[in-house]
Amino acid sequence: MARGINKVILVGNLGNDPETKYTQGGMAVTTISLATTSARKDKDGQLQERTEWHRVKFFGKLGEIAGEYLRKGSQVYVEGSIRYDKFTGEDGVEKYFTDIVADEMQMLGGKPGEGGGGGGGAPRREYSGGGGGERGGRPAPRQDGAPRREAPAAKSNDFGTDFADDDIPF
Amino acid sequence: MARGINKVILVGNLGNDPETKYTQGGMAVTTISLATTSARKDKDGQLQERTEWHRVKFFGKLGEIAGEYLRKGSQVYVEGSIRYDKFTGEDGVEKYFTDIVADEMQMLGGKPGEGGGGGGGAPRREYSGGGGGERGGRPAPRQDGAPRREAPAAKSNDFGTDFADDDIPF
Amino acid sequence: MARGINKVILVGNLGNDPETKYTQGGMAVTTISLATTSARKDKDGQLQERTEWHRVKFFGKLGEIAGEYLRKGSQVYVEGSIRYDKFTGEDGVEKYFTDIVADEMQMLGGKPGEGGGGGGGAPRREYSGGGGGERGGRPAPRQDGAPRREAPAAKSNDFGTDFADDDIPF
Amino acid sequence: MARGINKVILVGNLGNDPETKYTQGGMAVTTISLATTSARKDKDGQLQERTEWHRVKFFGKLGEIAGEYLRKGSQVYVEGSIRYDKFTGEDGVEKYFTDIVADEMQMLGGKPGEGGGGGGGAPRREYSGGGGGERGGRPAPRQDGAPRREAPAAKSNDFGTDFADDDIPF
DNA sequence: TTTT
DNA sequence: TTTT
Repeated sequence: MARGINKVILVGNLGNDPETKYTQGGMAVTTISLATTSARKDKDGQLQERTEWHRVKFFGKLGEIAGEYLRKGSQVYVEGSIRYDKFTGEDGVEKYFTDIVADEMQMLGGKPGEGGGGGGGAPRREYSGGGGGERGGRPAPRQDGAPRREAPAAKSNDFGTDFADDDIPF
Repeated sequence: MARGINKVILVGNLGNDPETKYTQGGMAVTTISLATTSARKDKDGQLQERTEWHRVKFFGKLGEIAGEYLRKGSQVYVEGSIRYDKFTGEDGVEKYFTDIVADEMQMLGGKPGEGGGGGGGAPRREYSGGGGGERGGRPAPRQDGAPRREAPAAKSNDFGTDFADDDIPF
Repeated sequence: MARGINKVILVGNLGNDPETKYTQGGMAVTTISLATTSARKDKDGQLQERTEWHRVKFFGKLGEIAGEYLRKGSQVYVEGSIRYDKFTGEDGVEKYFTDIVADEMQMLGGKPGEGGGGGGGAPRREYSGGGGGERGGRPAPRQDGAPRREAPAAKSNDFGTDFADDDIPF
Repeated sequence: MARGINKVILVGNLGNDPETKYTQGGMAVTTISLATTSARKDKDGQLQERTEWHRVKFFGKLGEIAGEYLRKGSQVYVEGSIRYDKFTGEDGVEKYFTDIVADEMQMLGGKPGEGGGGGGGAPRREYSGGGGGERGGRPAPRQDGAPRREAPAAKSNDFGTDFADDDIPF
């Protein structure tokens, strides 16, 4: 059966708002771009920073939660596994993709009761967002342009249904 | 400074013998291909296996140890981080690579009384390795074509020297 | 809901055969004692080894698998979380226990061609285990006193039923 | 040498301000109490929350950073290992302690440039803290009662010097 | 108590 | 390409 461990743990910030698509079977597939920055000394003793941008995918219920609560700039803990995919484009050129398939997610920062209190108050962050999607008749949770007060945590155990559909990353 | 966590934990088996190269600065860079297999039920309830092949790189002293003790088929624990690289080939086409940069390694299996014997056969790789000591009277790792009995463990804190040199993955 | 991450990853060897009990509700609870040894240099530059003995608990189906396949000396990967418990003994003295509650397990080692052989030897534990099937014609895990050839991997998502019963660690 | 993996990853909030002591050799030893809360459904399908309080210790430079930047309520990522200790009290009773020995720490929340504006500004959280120590002539970093704007990250590779001294947990 |  |  299973053989081996393939585990990834990330803490980082989203570079953009999440993108949620739905498979034909109706399963949510949310993709985020997550930055982690590390610092090392190079050979000259200079501190070099390097940022990795991870493409993280959330499926099913976890995909819905991620799409609903995460935003550009959000700090998030993600646990999952690495998946390497190869596709041959119409031009015959092979393309390689590396995804982190999340099976646990937890928003960071923002203890409940904190930062928001009553209602209004200034948002702790601005979200000019660039997306503009916030204007329309979107699902409530992100309508106010502010992160949810309660940082949700979620696990995913419901992979598998029509997995094939969401296997195409472009 | 550093911001975020980028951590990978793998347990898998090598698909091939490790490959060790040396930078101009003399640092060992060992690359292995590590398989992790997972099983999920697909939409028909059928058990589907899927194997990921991770390209894992060990630098410095850890690279020497990995090159010396690991072999095709070895089971190993690896801890490290993900690194995404992009290179433009001579044909102008961009190529993407994903590496796991190891900073801890531990060989698995190899209970006492096990493993040895049988095997024999020619060693699959030479290890002139700069040292040359392999020919002399000291223990000659992997000279016998069998996995070492002693599973070594090692950490890496010595990145950085001429990092640029080993940054080219082809 | 959940808030925070409490994750433990262990690779170690069992100091003894596992012990399996059953709750009133019939859920298997298997406990193992798992050794991990680390080495550090002390202030005199001497290499000091130190072994931690982790008490790891497996519940439900995972408990059955762990009880069936693990043995004294087995090397195993365990993923889980830390749980601290306090009990007041009959003498009024408070006792503290720390458990690792496993939610994933994978046996390590056991390359093909390895392990088997020798055979013989008395089994070190009986597994009347409620099933009874071990005596019949089906594969009888651990009956031969040798570690199973197939290293199983298992996840646990079925906590919770009569959790209270197995909460007493003595 | 080393054999096995003993790794703990925690994300949680401090229940109190950190406590920093110094060994005879001058090494900082900072202890925090870190809460992680998980939720499971019990046998009646009711959501049960459970909080674990981890005693996390930071040594050396990491101990100084932790003592300086962490505060009651801070959210933090900690990576380390479990250490079990046993002491016999003057009354002859054995006492058991479980510590998480940190070797990496990263403050969460609070992106730089965020929440704080220029210098002063209102703290995002109140820290009545109970300690009162904030009033006195304390080291600068925590003098203002507000968390540092830049969440520091730090690793520890400098264990070992007079380790014996800090081995007494009371 | 394991393992190397 | 490994392993079970």
